[in-house]
Amino acid sequence: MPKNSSRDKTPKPPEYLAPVADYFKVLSEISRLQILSCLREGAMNVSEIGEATGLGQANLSKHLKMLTEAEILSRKPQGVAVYYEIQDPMIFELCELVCDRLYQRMQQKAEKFKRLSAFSPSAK
Amino acid sequence: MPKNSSRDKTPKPPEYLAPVADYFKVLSEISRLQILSCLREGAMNVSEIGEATGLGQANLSKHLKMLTEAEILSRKPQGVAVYYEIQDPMIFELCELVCDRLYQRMQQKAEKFKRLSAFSPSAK
DNA sequence: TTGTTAGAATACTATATAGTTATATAAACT
DNA sequence: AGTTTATATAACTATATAGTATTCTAACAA
Repeated sequence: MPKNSSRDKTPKPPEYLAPVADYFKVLSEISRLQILSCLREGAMNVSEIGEATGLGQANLSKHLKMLTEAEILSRKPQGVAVYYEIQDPMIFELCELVCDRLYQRMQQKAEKFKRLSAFSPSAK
Repeated sequence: MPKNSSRDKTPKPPEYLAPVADYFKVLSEISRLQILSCLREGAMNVSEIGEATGLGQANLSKHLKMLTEAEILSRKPQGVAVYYEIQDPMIFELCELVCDRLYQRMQQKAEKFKRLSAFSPSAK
């Protein structure tokens, strides 16, 4: 019997949280979001992604590796070029949830400002 | 008229991606996920969260500030203590989406291993 | 007032990582 | 074979940040 049975605060072994944190970490950089944003429209090779995003070649290559290892992108060599494409569209669900919420908040703040601003047109 | 009208690659001004990246960044650390995990069951004060997570006081305080500024937690001082609670439960949607997907992947890999392993019990 | 306690803020260290430069690999073509 | 082109890798720098030790502030009690 486990010793902390009296009042289990569920000490939450954080190891189980690490994969989740790592996943969010992949999505937490502008450059990688740029790449994903590009690839929404379909597969692109590295040069094309580089042009579209303005990222340096080596830097881009590293980001693509990260995204591929996170199984967000898939890697398809075609001759001398390498095409990348979205492997798991769930990321767009995540991004949309966040975007929508951020938008809602901004709107709420605008509303509040309008209602409370000292120089507002006094809700005529 | 914008100059790049001929073939608009939508150069994606990355400024619009920054708030999204920042939001994911808040969720990309184990300690902060631990805190959120604790608070699923309801409001707690800082000392309680500290006990439950094992995080140091100053460190915890910083994380709580980040989570509050991201409008994920709300802060309620009560006398000398300060209670924090989930303000935006959307984070749990996000975490669940990610968790479920990671679980699916692990299962798929296990399946694949079972089918392809050289020493498998040959699907008797 | 003084003391105590809870939490926040500051200063610092150590680590991780984004970006860059330079080099390596590997495919296609001469 | 050698040459060019596309991508990857290695080495390095600079910045960001998690964690910690310390100090500060504010609420309550004696």
